[in-house]
Amino acid sequence: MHWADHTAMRLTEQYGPQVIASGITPSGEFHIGHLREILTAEMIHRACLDAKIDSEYIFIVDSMDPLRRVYSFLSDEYEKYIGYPLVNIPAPNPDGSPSNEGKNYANHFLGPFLESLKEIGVYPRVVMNHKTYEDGEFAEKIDLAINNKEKIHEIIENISGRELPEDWFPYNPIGSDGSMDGVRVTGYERPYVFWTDKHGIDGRSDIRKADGKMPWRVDWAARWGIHGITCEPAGKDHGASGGSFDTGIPICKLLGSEPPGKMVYEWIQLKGSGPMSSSSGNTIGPIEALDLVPPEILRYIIARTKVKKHIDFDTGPSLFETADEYERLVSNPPSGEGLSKKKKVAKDTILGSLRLSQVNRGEDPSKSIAGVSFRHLAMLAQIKSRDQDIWDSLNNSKHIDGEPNESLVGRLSRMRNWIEGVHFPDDARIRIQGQISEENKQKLTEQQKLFLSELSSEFESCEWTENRVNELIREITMKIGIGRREGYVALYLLILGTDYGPRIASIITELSRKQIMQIFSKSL
RNA sequence: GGGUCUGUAGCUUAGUCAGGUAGAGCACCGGGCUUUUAACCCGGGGGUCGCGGGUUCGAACCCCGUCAGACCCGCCA
Repeated sequence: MHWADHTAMRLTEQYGPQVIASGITPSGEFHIGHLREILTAEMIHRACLDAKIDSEYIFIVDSMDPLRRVYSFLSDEYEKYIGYPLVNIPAPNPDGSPSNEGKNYANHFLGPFLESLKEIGVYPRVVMNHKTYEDGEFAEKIDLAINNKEKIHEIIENISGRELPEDWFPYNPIGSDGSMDGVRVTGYERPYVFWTDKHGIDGRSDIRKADGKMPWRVDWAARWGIHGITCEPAGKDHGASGGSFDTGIPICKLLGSEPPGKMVYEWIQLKGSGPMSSSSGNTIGPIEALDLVPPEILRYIIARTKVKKHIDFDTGPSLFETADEYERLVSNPPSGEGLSKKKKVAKDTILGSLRLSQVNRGEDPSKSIAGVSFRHLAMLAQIKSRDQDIWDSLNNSKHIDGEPNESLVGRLSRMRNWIEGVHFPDDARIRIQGQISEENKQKLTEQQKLFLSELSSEFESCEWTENRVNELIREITMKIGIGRREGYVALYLLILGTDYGPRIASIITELSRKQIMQIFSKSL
């Protein structure tokens, strides 16, 4: 059974209607690591719906979280905003300076991310956490937390093993300058928390408004209750023993609600360069990824991997493999009756992955495939600059019949982006040689050289079409009595510098006659 | 130091929660395809399931130990 279906099944044994949640702090550029948070939750949500269980998927944006430090992509001017809720900070300009155009920091990073979520078929109910404070929905929990301050203090110290300061308080008010840093609580009288800030100014915060927020570990536990969350997969950072999940569970109960079960997912890493982090700049954004990878493949990468396994995200060679695997599985899905228990499990898991990889829930996966492998398309895209030539070629090779489908058109345009960019794998790149290398020239037999020179003289005036070129290759190899294979090898050595390659006639005719003649004349 | 996860064919991995003689893809090798030599079809070799113990009639799977890697324990998905 697929992990999402399995989780859905477990959830229904425990709760009624489901509220599946994700939560992310918009402190910087979103990256595909965040996509795992989102998709893990969203796939469980879909699995619930598919099992005819009431379910809602919410995406909680931690817009009330304070700016912790001046990240590398921010200018020094942000120093003054440290401790401010992200929603109250101006968005950065491209040069990192704060903008005056009225957009806030949280929305600045959130907007593009929500756009890419649409592209992968994720439509959450977005909850801005500052709104929840503003609307007074936290008030009851804040009151309870303050009245149980000692108990919460104890829970956090016991479970996390870290020591909290003597004057720790489960509510951080915003001071007179807008920052939550250095604000000392001096008293509480519902609904007001009284404080003195770092400038020595006194004030009060209304717990029914966004005048402050609870610290992370308490905030998280409280919101589980407020939104009735039944499942919120957490990154392994929160999942560590003594981490915020472990303290959240008893705190949530203390605040009068039933916590969700613990579920922890592994991180996505960039192949070879470790974990992703918005602040270190080691990221691939969802937009960048969607520029190269079709959305269903991106979903498939997450869907096929067990939640507790880390994913090496790689835009290089393994992307071919994953994409072709997807293509193959969709066009030839596992089937069969009377399988052994294990085979049946494997079959159901794969079918689940394919089902959950669809951009539109419930859509037939066969609509999402292009009918041609990534590898083949990569080859065609490199040797043919006109899309129509590619469709013709694919018709010819019987990959498609007639016009390309929407999926294929999208694949080709992404493929072209990929080829032009830095992520395209070297060994898939076709490089036209200016002339044959000395080393490769040594490899040619006398007959192969004869073949090339005869071909060269025919090329001077022949019809410049794939068919004609192919015919010539056939005719000349026959004429001088060498195997066709040998003829092809000679051409590959000459034009690509390797002894194998894609259909050479396409490459030859894609290049101009002049270019080809130059290679020949320089090499022979 | 404390903790979590991972370790199965050259590579990516399924199977571990409910124990019943290791399954797939890629790559590789061989064959076929008389316009596809990065296409397509067929076939093949390849694994002491990290290591050592234990429980069991039987262990990749359960238990104990051990090694290696990744990560968490201020913030981070």
